[in-house]
Amino acid sequence: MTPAERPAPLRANWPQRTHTCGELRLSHAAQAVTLNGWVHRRRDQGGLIFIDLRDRYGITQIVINRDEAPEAHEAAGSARSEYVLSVGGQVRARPEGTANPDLATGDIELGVHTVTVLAESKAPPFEITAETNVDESVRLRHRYLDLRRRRLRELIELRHEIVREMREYLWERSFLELETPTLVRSTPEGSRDFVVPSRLHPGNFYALPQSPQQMKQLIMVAGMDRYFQLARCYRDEDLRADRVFEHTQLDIEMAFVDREDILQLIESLYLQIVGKLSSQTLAEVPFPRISYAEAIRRFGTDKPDVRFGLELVDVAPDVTGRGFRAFDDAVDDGGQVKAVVAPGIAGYSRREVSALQDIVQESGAAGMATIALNDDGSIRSPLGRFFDEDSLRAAAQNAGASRGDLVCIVAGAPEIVAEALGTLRLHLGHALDLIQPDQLAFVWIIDFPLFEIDKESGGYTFSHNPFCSPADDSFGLLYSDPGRALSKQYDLVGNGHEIGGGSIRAHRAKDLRRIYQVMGYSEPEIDDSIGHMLEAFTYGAPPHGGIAMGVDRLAMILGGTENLRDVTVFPKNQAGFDLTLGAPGPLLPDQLAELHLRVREEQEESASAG
RNA sequence: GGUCCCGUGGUGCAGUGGCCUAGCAUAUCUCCCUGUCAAGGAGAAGAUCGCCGGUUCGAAUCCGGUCGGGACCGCCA
Repeated sequence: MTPAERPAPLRANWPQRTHTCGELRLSHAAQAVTLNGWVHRRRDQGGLIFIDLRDRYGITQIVINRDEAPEAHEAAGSARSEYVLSVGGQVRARPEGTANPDLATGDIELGVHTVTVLAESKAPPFEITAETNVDESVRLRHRYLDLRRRRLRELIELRHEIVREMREYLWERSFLELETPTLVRSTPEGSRDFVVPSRLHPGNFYALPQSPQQMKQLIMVAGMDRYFQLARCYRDEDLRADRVFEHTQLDIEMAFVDREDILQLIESLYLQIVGKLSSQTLAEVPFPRISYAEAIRRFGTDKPDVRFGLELVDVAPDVTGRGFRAFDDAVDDGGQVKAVVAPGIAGYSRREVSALQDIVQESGAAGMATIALNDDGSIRSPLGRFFDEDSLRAAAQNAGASRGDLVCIVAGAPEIVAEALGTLRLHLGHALDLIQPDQLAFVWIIDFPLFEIDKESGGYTFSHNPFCSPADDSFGLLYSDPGRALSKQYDLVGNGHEIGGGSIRAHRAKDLRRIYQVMGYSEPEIDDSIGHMLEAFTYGAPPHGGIAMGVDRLAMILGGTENLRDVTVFPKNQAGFDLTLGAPGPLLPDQLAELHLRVREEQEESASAG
């Protein structure tokens, strides 16, 4: 393009900013500047109007004096909260004694001579300036206003910084940032897919990916030995505070690596992110590594919150063989009797103890026995009928209890004991304020079982994903005793949230095929399900593995919030509605026809019953 | 699919059978005010108590249903 053809530069017909509302300091004094921003607060003193002008970067106080700038004063007098203004004036030091130490720009103010109203604003439905809680549905409906608030803006900015660190870290290490399709094929395993009807292929559907799992492995087969992607992943399952339809994961895959390489890579990235972006204290570095079996044994869960103790202890030796059926039967049936020692609540009332019992019963336990070691040294326990006081005291002390503590005992099948006491432990950790809020406790969980028993079919199913490699000494077990095989899966857990997980893959077609055989797939079923992967693996697949790290959850933990929606720009509510844009919505009949779809009216159950 | 909690001016709360002609704070509007910064002062407007039905002489309040929101279980990473 020659200069003659080049269009004239666009120029706004209003005064554009020369600085942001967060950057002016004493060193700018006497400079003529223009600021653009929103009216955060206005203090009208008659002849003198103060406006706190806000943008993303901060707040600057501007001053309009009727004697010095009558036109600007009139414009400022009509401005209201959230009006968008352009103001021109001179930076000056604030008069002696009027500096505001709470503002980064508090040493200066802008003496304004021109005020241009760029946009008016209705009174907002909630106060942008207030910290008070507003109903979340109101905030979601006006998300763009909520995002103007400092707390939310800072969380979103934190998320941006996290992503920036991830990208730069991986770019520096020769990773290729690649995009994979968002319209893929549905697979029946795992979560429910979001599904997109095909216009060109009647009766056929795309699925939105739950993760780019197979594609990133094929990228390894393609020889691009270091890949990452900030991948949107979709799962059509019911929502929770820490679970949403669409989440972002840092998806990584590497060739010619083993477990240690991945763990080191991620741990060093996360140390860097926490060091730069968080004021929280890391509980332990390097991150502890706990085997799956140990996590279940000590915490009752494979995503333990290790910011507090209250570990599970085996009390079976002390409480069985005394004729108390609930305990004896549990052990005879291959179960366990374990306890959690709750500090300082021996004096809990019957009602308070009953609330704890409800918790373990909701987790499937038959009941919960207690031994209270009272402050005066006496014992209170419903087990008194079966045990003398000395053996109860011995059992409690062996469990680690001292005066004032309440020993909570659950008996049953190992999974039920783990689930019940794990839940109880977590509840007590919160209820008894045992968690330091500014602590970050990361822990690697390793040595997962390769298979777990499928609750419905009773057969084996994969515990992580079917491409996970057996541990080095577990390949033989694929043929002799698959239930005991360990895998090369690893999870990273932060403050009790699973924030990432991955594995070294089974890269030889023979091993992958065997894994599917163990899960009960016939040869045709194997070919139908993963034939394309098996074929790819016949053309020289390198040893490879990877990991997927939850970006939303990391932002949530580093930002100190319990709600995933707080770190999402436009989140959906618990029912999956987007209150800002009003999704989902119906399609026009023409659109449906084009997609070869017909909507079936849901039948009234009461009308059709009987 | 299920359990629990919430729904009162724009927003946040109080009010648990008659004292409510619904109270408070804040926001909003008008006026005053030249050093404020959660500005201050004076005044005003704003709510059929989510909706429908029932009990009662009388319902914001009790009961049933329904809608909306949240937390959790199932499910799921």
